[in-house]
Amino acid sequence: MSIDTEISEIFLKIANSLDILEDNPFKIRAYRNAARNISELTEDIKTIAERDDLTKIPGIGKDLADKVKEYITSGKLNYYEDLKKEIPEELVDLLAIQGLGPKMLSKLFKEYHVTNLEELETALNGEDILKIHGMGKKKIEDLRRGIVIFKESKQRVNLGIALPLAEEIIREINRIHGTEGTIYAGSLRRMKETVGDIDILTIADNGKQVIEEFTKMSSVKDVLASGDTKGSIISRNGIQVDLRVVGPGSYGAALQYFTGSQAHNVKIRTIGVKKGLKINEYGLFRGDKTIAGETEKDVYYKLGLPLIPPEIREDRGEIEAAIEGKLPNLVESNDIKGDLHVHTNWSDGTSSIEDMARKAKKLGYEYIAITDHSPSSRIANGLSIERLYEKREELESVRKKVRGIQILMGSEVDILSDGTLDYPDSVLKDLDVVIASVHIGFKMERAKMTRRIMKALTNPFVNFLAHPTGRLIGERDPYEVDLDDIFETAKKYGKAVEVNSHYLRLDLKDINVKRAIDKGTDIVISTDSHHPDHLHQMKLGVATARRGWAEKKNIINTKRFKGLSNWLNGFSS
DNA sequence: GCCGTTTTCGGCCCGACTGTTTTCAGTCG
Repeated sequence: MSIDTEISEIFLKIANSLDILEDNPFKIRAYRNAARNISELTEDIKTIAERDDLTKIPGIGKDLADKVKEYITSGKLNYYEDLKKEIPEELVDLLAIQGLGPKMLSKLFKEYHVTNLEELETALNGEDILKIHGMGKKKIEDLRRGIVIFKESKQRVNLGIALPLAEEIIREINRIHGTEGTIYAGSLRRMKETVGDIDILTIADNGKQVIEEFTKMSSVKDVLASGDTKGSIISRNGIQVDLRVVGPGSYGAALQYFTGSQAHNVKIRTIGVKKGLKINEYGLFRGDKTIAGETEKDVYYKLGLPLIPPEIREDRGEIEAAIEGKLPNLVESNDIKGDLHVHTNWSDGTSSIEDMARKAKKLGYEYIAITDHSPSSRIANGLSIERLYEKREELESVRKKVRGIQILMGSEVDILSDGTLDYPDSVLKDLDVVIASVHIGFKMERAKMTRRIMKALTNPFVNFLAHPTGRLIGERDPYEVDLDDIFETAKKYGKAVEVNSHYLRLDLKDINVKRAIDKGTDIVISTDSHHPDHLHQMKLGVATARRGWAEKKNIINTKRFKGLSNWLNGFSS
């Protein structure tokens, strides 16, 4: 775990502990804010501390800066060590149980000496638990159900899984009489790499009835709440889905509100308050008078702001940029002119060169690069030099059959442990596109891994670095590497770094995209497809790039073929 | 505990749903 993550998690635990101790709510929020801002830093926190710039991080004042310094130098935080003596860590973790908040947990701790999950379950089975103010039979049942979900440790769901599921549920909701404009909101609309639940918004004037039918849909396993405007269910695949029903006049305000993020909305509301306006999910109001609500654009506009794209509503400077008229003009899916990272049945893909090329053409692309693995990737059936040249022959015959799209001969070449590449330069020079990537030797120490990749980037035939950190979301941590050095080397030698669109990778991730762009490093968004249907995943990569504030000009494969060709050959265009 | 074209002190976003409430507190997003 990186030190940023460690500090961020400790601040969160402090916030939760203080919550149970019923400390000042704004102090608690300060800790949560600081935790979030630290987890989203695009620069190493140690470097920031060395420059004595910690208080320049939003939400970090003198006190928290001192705490960060203490943790960096000593590896622990005395304040938190003391807090743990007062409130057991295991107890604080129980806040993740649905329906169990700080107030009730505090009572259970003080009056029933509950300090962990086992003791909580015992207490719930006891007779006198009902004596606690606010505890009834229904509440006990709710908590038991919450514990079951907690034990299944409800994982966050990958974007690539949640998105098609949300689309399916939306189709189901659209079949309910009287609904229109059904759309997903929340972190899904912001295209976060993982989502905790699925938020859906629909327009209807018979809210109660719509919610009732929603809770009876075939995909529902469990109903958590069902009211006049809001319903909440657990779907059969274990994902929580919340539906909100609003009238047409409130659609924009509700969409803005339910899209979040929470931090973004808090700041937006503060702007409203300063202008004497009130903003909630029903609209923007001056006194009793409605000023906006029908469209999201209007809500922002009446606050004196341009429409801010959902993907960057994370309170990472987008509101300040909007005020100054400096919002980025984010790259769009339509800007993408081709896919530069695609596998076929020559290595570990499932389809032929022709199938992949035809699908790419159907998507309207100008070019596609066929980039199978190199020999070291044995499991992936990497191509020997002989097979590489055989493949080239097939590719050339496909070029004659499939017209109207440029089919580029490429390879995803392994970076070996010493930083050399898996084919000799004499072979690399014959390829149109050379991708360098790490598939073996993940456990290398940071400095060595950084040197290894930097060396590969100095090879004159390499065009870009694929999945630069090697992470698999929820499965494998990124390898240790100094990304700033990688980005600087890439820029110096005219190479790009990839945003890999595979839903498990999304690598680079959003904040690292921003980091690369801030350094002026070019980016390629590609799919790493192993089947024609995977080419559609480009939208996930584009969304990730958008979350990293990427503009069309930052993305190499928004170039037309001629421009791309110049870039591949080392000419600036 | 942070922060300042209201402020170095006094603010700090807003509403729905639920259960145990008899007028509301707790939880959630």
